[in-house]
Amino acid sequence: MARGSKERNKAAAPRALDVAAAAGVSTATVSRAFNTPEKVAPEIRDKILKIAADLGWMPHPAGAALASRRTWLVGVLIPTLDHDVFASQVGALQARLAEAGITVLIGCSNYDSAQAEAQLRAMLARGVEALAIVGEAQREGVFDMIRARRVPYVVMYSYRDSAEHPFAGFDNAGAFRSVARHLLDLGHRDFGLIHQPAGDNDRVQARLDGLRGALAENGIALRPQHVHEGAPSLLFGRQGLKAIMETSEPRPTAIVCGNDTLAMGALIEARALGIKVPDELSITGFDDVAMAAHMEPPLTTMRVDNAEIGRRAADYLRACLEDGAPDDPQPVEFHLMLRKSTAAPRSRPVLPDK
Amino acid sequence: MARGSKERNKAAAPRALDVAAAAGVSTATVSRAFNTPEKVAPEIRDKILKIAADLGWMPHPAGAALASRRTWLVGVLIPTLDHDVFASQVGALQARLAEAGITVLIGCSNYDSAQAEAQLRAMLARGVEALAIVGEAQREGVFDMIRARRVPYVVMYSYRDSAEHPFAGFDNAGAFRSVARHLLDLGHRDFGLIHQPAGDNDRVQARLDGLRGALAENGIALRPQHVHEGAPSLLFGRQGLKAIMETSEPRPTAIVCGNDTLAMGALIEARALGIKVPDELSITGFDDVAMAAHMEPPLTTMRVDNAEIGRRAADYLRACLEDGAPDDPQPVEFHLMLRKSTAAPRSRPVLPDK
DNA sequence: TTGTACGCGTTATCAC
DNA sequence: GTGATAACGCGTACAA
Repeated sequence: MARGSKERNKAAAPRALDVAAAAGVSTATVSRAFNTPEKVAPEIRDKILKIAADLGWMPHPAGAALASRRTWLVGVLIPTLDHDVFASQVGALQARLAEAGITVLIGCSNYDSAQAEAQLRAMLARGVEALAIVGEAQREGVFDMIRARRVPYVVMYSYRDSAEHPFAGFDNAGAFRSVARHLLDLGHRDFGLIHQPAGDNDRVQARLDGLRGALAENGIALRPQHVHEGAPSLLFGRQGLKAIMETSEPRPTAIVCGNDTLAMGALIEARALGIKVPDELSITGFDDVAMAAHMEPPLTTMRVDNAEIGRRAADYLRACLEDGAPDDPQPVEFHLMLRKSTAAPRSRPVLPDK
Repeated sequence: MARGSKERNKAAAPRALDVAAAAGVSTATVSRAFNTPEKVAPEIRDKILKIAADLGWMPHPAGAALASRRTWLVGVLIPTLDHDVFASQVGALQARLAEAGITVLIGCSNYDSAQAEAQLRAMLARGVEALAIVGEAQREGVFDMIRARRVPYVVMYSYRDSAEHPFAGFDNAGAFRSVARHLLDLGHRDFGLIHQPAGDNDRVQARLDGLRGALAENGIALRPQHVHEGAPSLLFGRQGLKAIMETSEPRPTAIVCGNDTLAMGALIEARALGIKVPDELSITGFDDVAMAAHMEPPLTTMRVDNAEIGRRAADYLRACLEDGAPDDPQPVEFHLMLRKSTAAPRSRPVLPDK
């Protein structure tokens, strides 16, 4: 006896065979009633659907996956959900894939490549049909593992014009170059930089490269004492600005921040120090979070449509699953939001006497 | 011929049988080498693992799920990832479940009960073993559907002391009661309210009930013209405050906001209107986002540890899967962060002449 | 410790 | 339009 040899108290879950028996049809027809309803006579279909509903039956996913070789699962691997940027990307990706009947598996690496690899293995072991991964700085062999399984994937958030991976993102270096040029055009020559950790983070590295490159073109280099790397928090933004302003002169007249949170921290600290923004000091952010436009003064920052990144990644993966070999996604545009935290330098920032 | 009858150009994926043949063992031993390695002789195990790695084999999830009746999948259904609150909950839930080898499926309803139901069906159809759902205001039959499948679940974010569902969250009504009492204790008697949409949202409804209840105990009612419901955005916070302040006297001396975003908007608008906070007007938020403490003045708000909510939900579901019938999660504490945006009312807010 | 043999529940193929 | 039947790939009692 296959099931219930020890008479169970919990009734066994119904199977397609039970529905078929009750409807007086074969399991094949039950399956068709659910998957290709147009190929089943309307009366029979309705009867099957009703009986299935009564019995509380739906196709068992494992059986269906085994026979059809489809799981309708796609994995997305991100550093953390605690940043709006990634949350937006995942949200949009999920919405777009849901339209195609695909469900999203989520994994967070917490910026740890070992966790990233573990999450990835778990996803492959759950049968994901495709993957979206933030960042290309992964452990050696990670992409080989994905390719070996012939799972289509896309690298999200980053963007390079390269055949190495398909990318759905924007040009981080270009975006920061654009910030730098805005400040250079205003006449700034002494820069400070407050940024989030760059190790293992190709996006941040690209941004720094873009900034340094644009400055170098003008014969300008960042002084080490004017560069602070740390947690992407409001608090570190404050600390970073304070440390820079306490260095000996010449003090920078422009502070570039790795994201808006740091920039808002810097703005708050500038006010606390009595430094006038933008007259004495220009400050730029990155991301254009909701609060940025409402700061005092409103923050000049870079807007990137993260939801669009998620959508493009989703569309690309859908195309992979449906067509086979789609074109790589186009890079997402970025827009410098010129507001009141940047201006031509009028005077050097002065600290009040202690 | 089972496979490759039409000679395929793409080599077929390796199966356990291939690994077994290469290692000179049976498929049973291959399976054991992966699932219960301690029951396989070390040399043989290592040999199998090496061959599997070389061949790029890992157990096919559908076959494994079918035979073991385990998918190691848990679903989480939230309104949106665009709010830190839910993103934090999901992030912590995912981290905690990953420790147990469980992968998380995510679905967003966008505050739409039809989408919620569709997402839920999809998750059940993918074989989730348990579910975490934000909010108990779901379509009729949703919870019946879950129970019919005997899938353990927990309602996240909300909390009621009720046998109807297991809850992992906090007492929304109590939290708002606490905000109201703080303002009442300061001497406020005229209140305004700016809040996010309450329809279909049991958390918001509970909060409003808590507020109105605490006021009613003191014989106070909210005037309709002092209540504004709309998008949970900075902008609506500004608009709401402006509308309230433009009503005829007596104007409220305290504004309760449904979340920090609205409260920060209100704070910004108050500054724009020349209304002194907290001397003329007290403003409260909810959530204690990072920016709240750095506003001018720092925002009095309610802190809830959303990551802890996610963790408790995860622990409860793990216990369901492992033990069977754990105790319901304890409610998460909330803490009123007393800062500078609230004070005893000194004078009524005055609008400058237009 | 290892192998044998069977069941897991569905879908796809091919007749009819 | 429908039914019979053979995969699908693995886990696991049971036997050895």
